[in-house]
Amino acid sequence: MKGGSLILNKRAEYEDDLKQSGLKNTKSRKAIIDILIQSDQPITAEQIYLKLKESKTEINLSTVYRTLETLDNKGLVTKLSIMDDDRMFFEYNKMGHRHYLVCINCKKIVTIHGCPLTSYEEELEKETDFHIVGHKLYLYGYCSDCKKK
Amino acid sequence: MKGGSLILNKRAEYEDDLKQSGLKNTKSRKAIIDILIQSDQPITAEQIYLKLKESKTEINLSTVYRTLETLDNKGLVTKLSIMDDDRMFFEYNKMGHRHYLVCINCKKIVTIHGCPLTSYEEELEKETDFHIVGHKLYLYGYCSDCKKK
DNA sequence: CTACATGCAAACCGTTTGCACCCTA
DNA sequence: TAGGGTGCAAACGGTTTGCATGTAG
Repeated sequence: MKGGSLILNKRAEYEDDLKQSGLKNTKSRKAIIDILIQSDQPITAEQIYLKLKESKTEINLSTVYRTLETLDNKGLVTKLSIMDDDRMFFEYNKMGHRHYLVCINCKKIVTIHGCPLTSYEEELEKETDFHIVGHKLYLYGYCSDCKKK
Repeated sequence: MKGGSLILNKRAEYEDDLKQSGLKNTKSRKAIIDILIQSDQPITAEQIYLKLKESKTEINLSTVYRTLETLDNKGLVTKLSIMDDDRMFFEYNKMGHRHYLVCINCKKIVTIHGCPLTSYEEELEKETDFHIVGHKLYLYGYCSDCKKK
């Protein structure tokens, strides 16, 4: 399956997701989810806003924030604080469980598929008596370009 | 070794740390580091400010922020975004490498000692050609009290 | 038609900064 | 006593909110 048809496929899916979450299927929401799906890494509200502007779909920044918050509440989107500053990043959940490797120097974010923590979570549930429902893992370092310098 | 003497011990250590980082050994800095060391979990600048106030050591909030930033830059403190909102948490690094288990309901933060990721980091370095220098892992779930409800 | 969505501008709030004064080394 | 540290108040910037208007179902 090629990239293009994967995205078409995803679009059909998320119109369903919106419906099932009781959300109206508006132009803004579709445009914002499109951007999230096409992005290979988590992005900020402002980045989404700018990408929309580029593609001649001007949507107010507050609408972007409100949409992301709504989708987060419905579980369709996750809000992340990858850089440990006050900029929040967002990712579309349908893309599967992912972790990130962040270059400290150039801020590049590389997506890691596959998760080393499944059995660890089980162990920890026994130890702590928590019911664990998820985790976030960020790894930091220098990418191949930056480590040369 | 009892808790009290551990803390006394740590204090001697961190007066050294300050000196070695070229930082002046001021009342504010000592008070702030004391709070960090005594806390069994990462805390916010405002929590530090309030604890200081309680113990009759009023230190301006900007000074708290400035001190934390200075200590972060010197590598004595780490800044974390555990809750994925715009409140930053801080921890004292001398306490060793730690991970956190956060209760989604009551916001309790449990410290986890021991790290399941050492060999994983090595694998990943080969795969990605990054030089990995650290990671952050947060696990989320419901604590034993909250999962009953 | 009506409840939810959006645009706009103002408010919010955690954090940072400029400047005058203070204190450690 | 010089240069870093602190208090105070104002600025900053990402995010949220109130309100009037628009639109999907």
